[in-house]
Amino acid sequence: MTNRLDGFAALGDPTRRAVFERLARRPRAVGELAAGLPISRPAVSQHLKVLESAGLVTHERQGVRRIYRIDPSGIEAMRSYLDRFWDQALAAFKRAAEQEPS
Amino acid sequence: MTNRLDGFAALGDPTRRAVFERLARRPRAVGELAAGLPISRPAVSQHLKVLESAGLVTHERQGVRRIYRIDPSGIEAMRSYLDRFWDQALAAFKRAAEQEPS
DNA sequence: GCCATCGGTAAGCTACTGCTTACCGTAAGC
DNA sequence: GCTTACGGTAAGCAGTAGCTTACCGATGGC
Repeated sequence: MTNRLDGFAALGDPTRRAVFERLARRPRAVGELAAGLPISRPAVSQHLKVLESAGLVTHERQGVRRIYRIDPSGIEAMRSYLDRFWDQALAAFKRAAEQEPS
Repeated sequence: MTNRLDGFAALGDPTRRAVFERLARRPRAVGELAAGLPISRPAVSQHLKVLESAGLVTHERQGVRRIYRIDPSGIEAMRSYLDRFWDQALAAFKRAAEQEPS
């Protein structure tokens, strides 16, 4: 787990977003994920590593398998980051709109 | 403006996040932004282009200057994307925790 | 114990990203 | 009209990201 904001870079990649969204539907093993995606299993492994270090997924051993699932903590970090700017953005935008009835 | 989810890739870069956060404090011209950052003005221009196409900032001409400011619409798109998974993530996590009192 | 399955890691290649310098168009002051 | 300030775009370069194939360790069934 590195920086909490690495979630943005992690979800910036479309393939990684696809992995993330599939895990959101239900937890899966690595091979199962790879079977439903147009990339190789090692590629999926690498994506999972990035997602995990961003706190977006976790895994749990189940025999010889690794079951990956969504981790709320990374999502929460990104949500609160965006919320921090949300109010400022709205206020600043409103202010600008009023200044220019144009 | 391309995909609404490009905001993740846009904010994935630390420099771009710095630009974004500075604009959140107050709207600025390009040169002013560049003066406060360790990169050249063209680099800032390129980052602004990415941020703008992700719907995260807008600009407005003011004489020969371009004043850039935060745009709520891109932020909103990212927020709603994350919110879509937030409840599922919490529910799935809770379910998993109950299944394994370990 | 052996073998098969699962999945993480290494090595290597291509493509893209972020940066720089150089250049050019445009608005405003005199 | 000239000149100056501002900033977007082009070209080019180094570093990184994402993918592949090949390999290896580890778990579980027989």
